[in-house]
Amino acid sequence: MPTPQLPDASISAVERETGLSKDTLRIWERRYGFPLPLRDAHGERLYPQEQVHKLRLISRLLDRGLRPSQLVAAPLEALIARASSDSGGSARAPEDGELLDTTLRLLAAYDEAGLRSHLSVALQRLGLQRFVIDFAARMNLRVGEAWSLGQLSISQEHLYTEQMQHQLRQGIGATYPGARHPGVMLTTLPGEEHQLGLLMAQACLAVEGIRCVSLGVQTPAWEISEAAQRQGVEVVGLSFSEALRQKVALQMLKDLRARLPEQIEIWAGGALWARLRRRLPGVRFITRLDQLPRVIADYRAQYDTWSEHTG
Amino acid sequence: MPTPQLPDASISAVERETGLSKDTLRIWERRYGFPLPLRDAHGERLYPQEQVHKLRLISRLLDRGLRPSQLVAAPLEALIARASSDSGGSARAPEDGELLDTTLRLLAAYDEAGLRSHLSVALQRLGLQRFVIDFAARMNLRVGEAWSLGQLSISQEHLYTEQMQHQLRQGIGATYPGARHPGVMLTTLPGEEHQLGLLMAQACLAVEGIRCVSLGVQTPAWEISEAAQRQGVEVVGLSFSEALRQKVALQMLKDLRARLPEQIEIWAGGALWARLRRRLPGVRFITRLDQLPRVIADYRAQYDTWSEHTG
DNA sequence: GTCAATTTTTGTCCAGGACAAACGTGCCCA
DNA sequence: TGGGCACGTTTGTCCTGGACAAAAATTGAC
Repeated sequence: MPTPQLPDASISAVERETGLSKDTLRIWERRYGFPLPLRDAHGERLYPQEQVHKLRLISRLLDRGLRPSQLVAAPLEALIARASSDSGGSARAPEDGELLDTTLRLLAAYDEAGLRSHLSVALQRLGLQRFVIDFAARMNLRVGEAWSLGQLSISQEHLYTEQMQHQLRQGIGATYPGARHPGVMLTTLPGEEHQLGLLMAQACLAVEGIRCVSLGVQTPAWEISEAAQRQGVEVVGLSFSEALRQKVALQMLKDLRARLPEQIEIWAGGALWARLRRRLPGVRFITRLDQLPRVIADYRAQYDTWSEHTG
Repeated sequence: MPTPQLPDASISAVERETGLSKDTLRIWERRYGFPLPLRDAHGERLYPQEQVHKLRLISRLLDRGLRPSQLVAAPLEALIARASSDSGGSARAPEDGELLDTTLRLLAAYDEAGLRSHLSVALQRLGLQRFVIDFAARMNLRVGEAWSLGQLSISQEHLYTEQMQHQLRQGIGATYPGARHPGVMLTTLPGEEHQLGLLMAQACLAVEGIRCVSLGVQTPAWEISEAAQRQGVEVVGLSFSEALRQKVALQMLKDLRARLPEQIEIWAGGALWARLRRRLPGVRFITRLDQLPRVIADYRAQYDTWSEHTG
């Protein structure tokens, strides 16, 4: 990969790129001797790209539940071995991946027009629900994988995101606005700027005929709480990508839970929660979109029972 | 509003909610004597909601360019006065704003369904070009104004953005992919996360029949450069909202200009440039979308002359 | 008025100490 | 086998207070 030479990064740049706090970076240096950044003329840390890269890798492995002591001091090769053994190890059959492969090929070739028409055809052929659950969800994984392997550049990933977003909105726009229960407000918490997960959820809700209000990304907790109450929704749906740290996300979820009235449920979606250990009272975790219909059915069963008794 | 009684917030919680870094919070306390949090049994800061609220207000005012020294030490009432007085001053004529007023009214009422249908009707009636130039552009201003006057909440602004984005994408999706010159690649630079300007530009380009590739928001300069050359576009279009600092933006523009081959033009759009003094060689500034057709015509005239002589 | 130089303001960085919450381990008991 | 409890270890966040660079405001010269 002919990457142009990037300058060394400041500590706040590294914090932004890896999600590791400045404090953490400094204390690792003190305790484990890594990262060991250069210093500028003024004694401030300058992290070479090589170290940033390793930190990114470590950060990802941490999210899988590995301990820092085993990672931070380890040589790069050991980390790569771990990274690939752990996730790629789940030897998946190539499955019916023709749609996926074609998409990836168009993307690799920077073929924007081809991509647009390909996705559009896929949407028409599969219908919105299967487009989202069977295709888009898997495609996101493939693209993320290809990116982390260096097979796709950032701009290609952006191109993909943009086109996919376009198709999803086309699909959602074509559905008739629903009115069924539960009324859902969709958004993401501050720091989570990925729209795709949100749109995929919105599509799944739309095909269920649900009344669904999306606020887009990054709504502060107190705003979510106020808006949910004023709109009279029954569920607040939040999307989380793996870019966010689970710990941070949990903290924000707890905070939101404390602000919302009890009778409003929180549905927290995204692959981020796949490795979650603890539960959180009053929050429903949805790790895969294909679980959504089940969750909705559960809610409706409960709601119907409730309204039978009281209405 | 029956807000549940919230516990005092830790410093990291305040950082999350106000966007002010821990360092900033601590140094304000040292310098200005505010915020002055309680301490828990272990000496750690605990911010009462009242202080958090004031910090949020300060944070907003800072974004408008006010200085911390005048805000942090000031009493709450003075801040509130400032917040309301500062922006409302530019008493402008109401102009032919029926569409605008209705939109604002629906937004104020949190009427999502009404908003959706209203915008959709407006798009159908005006057509994509006039929808963007005559309506969306003005509406954005109105919404921003209403927000800064405290008439709209963040969540209402999000609701507006989301719905508008939806309509724009519907409109763009309905246009036939163009192939006319110049080929344009659209994106924003890192730090600029507003999509709406980008989509409005994309719509204007689409109705001109232009081949237009959007990479979405926040593409690093080196990626833009590489992608532009691989895609063979003739123009890189960038959108800038007023959220970005002009100085920072200019610096990034210069950097991008240095990376791009000379024959690829840069078109920099957005209200941010309205107060620009200096010019930047090789960069065309477009402060209002209605100038875009003219710029395109200029380019084509130039291009045609050029291709007559060489082709 | 415009531009450059200077002063003030302001946020980020640093070091190194402290500690609580999370985590792992070993043990007991059902 | 598995669930609960006590114990040591790991780990991230918080603390203080000093320093300084970048940004903004001010001054001064032309």
